[in-house]
Amino acid sequence: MNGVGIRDVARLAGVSITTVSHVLNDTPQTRVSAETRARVRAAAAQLGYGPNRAARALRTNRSGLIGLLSEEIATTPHAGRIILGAQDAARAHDLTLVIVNAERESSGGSHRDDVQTLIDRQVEAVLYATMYHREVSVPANLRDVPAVLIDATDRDGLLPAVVPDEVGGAVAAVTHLVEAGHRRIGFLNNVDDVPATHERLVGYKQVLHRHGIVAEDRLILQAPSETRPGHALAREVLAGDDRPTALFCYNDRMAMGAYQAAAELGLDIPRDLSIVGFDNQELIAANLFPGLTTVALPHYEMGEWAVEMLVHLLSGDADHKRLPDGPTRLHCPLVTRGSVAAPREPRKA
Amino acid sequence: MNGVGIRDVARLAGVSITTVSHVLNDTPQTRVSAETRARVRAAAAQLGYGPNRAARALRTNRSGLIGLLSEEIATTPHAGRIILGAQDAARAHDLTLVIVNAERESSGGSHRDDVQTLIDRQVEAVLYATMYHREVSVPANLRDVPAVLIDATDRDGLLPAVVPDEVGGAVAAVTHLVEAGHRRIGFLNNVDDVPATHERLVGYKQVLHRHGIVAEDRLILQAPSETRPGHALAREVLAGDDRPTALFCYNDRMAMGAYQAAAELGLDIPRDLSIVGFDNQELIAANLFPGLTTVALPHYEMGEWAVEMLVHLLSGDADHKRLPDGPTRLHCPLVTRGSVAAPREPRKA
DNA sequence: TTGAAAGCGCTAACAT
DNA sequence: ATGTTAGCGCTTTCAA
Repeated sequence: MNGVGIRDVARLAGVSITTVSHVLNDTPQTRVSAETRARVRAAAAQLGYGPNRAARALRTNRSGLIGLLSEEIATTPHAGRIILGAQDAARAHDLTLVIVNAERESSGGSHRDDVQTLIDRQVEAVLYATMYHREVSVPANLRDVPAVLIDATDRDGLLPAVVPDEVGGAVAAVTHLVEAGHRRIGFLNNVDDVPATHERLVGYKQVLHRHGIVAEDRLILQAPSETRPGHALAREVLAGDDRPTALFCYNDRMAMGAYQAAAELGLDIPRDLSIVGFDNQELIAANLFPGLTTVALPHYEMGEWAVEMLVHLLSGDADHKRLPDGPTRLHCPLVTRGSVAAPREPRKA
Repeated sequence: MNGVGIRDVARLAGVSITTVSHVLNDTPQTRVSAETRARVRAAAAQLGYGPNRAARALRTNRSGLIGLLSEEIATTPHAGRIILGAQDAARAHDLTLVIVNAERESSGGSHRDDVQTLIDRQVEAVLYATMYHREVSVPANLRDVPAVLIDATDRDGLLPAVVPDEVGGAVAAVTHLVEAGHRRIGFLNNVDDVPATHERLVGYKQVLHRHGIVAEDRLILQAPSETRPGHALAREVLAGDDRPTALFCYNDRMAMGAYQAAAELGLDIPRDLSIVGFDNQELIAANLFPGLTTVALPHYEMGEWAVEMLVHLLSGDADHKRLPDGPTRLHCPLVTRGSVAAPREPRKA
């Protein structure tokens, strides 16, 4: 592409190609005079030299590529943030990210071919990212390369993994509500048997307990995590006289349903009802009135973390298998918009 | 990675590495007996041989990489569909897609560095995709490699480009409304000076004209293409007595605002008011009640088209610069959900 | 402190 | 119809 090779630099600098290589790669254990280094650097810069990666890859047997296997990149903006984080981290290590989209697999036959595609493309390692936080059993050929899981945990617990701190996120959300003065806080939870369902509930209860509020079963409802069921649940929990003054929703879609329910019931958000969501789906959260206060998933950070872990693995320091015992949990920050206010009746109506 | 090289295959098949190369690459002008071919193929399969791409790249001076420079991959699901289309097409040609996320640039200094990143990574060609359909002036270094524009046109008109057929999409939307029996159809348009604003208006007028309906200025409103302004516009146009029975919205976010306005006005969708959006943002369109009938942008198809064009360019047939005069326009299909019905008063109230 | 030279795995021009 | 061989541009051992 460029035409200029290491030889051109060597010629211009008046040294051997070996020296150029040493200088440009900061090869350790090689003493080159400061003067020569400068000359080489200048020559390289002047010529706009960049290494031929194929040649380097061939010689070093390192492709400089890492693969990211991502489920359903197409339908979720979340995947985008993971990619972004991975991308940035990869670039910082002069690695190139190769992405492969995988269909969302229902059961076992999980992505063997997609992993193979990556391996065929000679990636040095692979990132395996799922669409939502869950436990997976990874394809067997993933054992052929260093691998890190993103937003997923390995059923066999062998691979390093990074996931959101669901409990912490829920704690942040509900604490925010409690600190605004709410004590009757409903929880519109998901029904799926996934970590988020269980852990967000744990966080919810933890906060209530910490503040001496008894968790009422009546206030904890479950339905599929979609807008419509969220709407139904909200109508239900908002029906009685002693309705909650705030709702913590499993995700932003359910919160969207709650908004609709509130509108139908003539309840003003946040004056009559405060709502906190989860996921921070911009398209929803920012387009609702008022803006939805919600908890953000650390997608960018997980992508970043995973690449760093991969680099670590690749560097060989991995011999000291310093893998933490369980998956690494990353903080889920609260994103404040306009859907939370003090309850109407500060202390009982 | 794999350990098995062309030599191993040659040895197992009892032929020279040349023959293996010829067979496996289907090198033209090379006569190899069917029997030998079979033997080589079998040996390769048996060993699970895959070519070392670095070696091949070094030798052929083709990296097998193509770059996709995408604006704001992170915040829009649209980018995901472009990637997917490009990905699939690339894979079909045994090409690997390298993606680079670019910040959304306001003015001139457009993405020079991002293009350079790709060039440094030795991509053979680059796809340049913008976040929404518009005219750009591409960075100068994009002239150094074959390039194709996605969802954008080149100010200088030199690069092949593929964009959505905005007029056609609007025609499909409004025709759908007219065929449902509507004659008073409002258009909540964008204000930005972008192709979509102008062309969707053209499509809207075209359909009205074709059906002998006079376009009333009163029914054509403009505002920023967000939920809130959409809401305001809808309130405005829905205020009078002879309000429109249907609304064509510039995008799904504005349509979302229109839904809210309808709810406030006690108008049932689609009984009292039909709505068609544009963009098919799943997160919005599928989560509204009723589901929003809207027009889909051909993101996947544009990504696909662009890679095919690139391959064509790369193949050298490009000498016959068979570039169509303007950008290629791809069809925007209507996606029917539940927001359109016949108007309440079939022929005047 | 610097340089000569081998060779990574493959393709393709040129034998045979 | 098949085989020999010369590099592609780089890193790295080894020698000077």
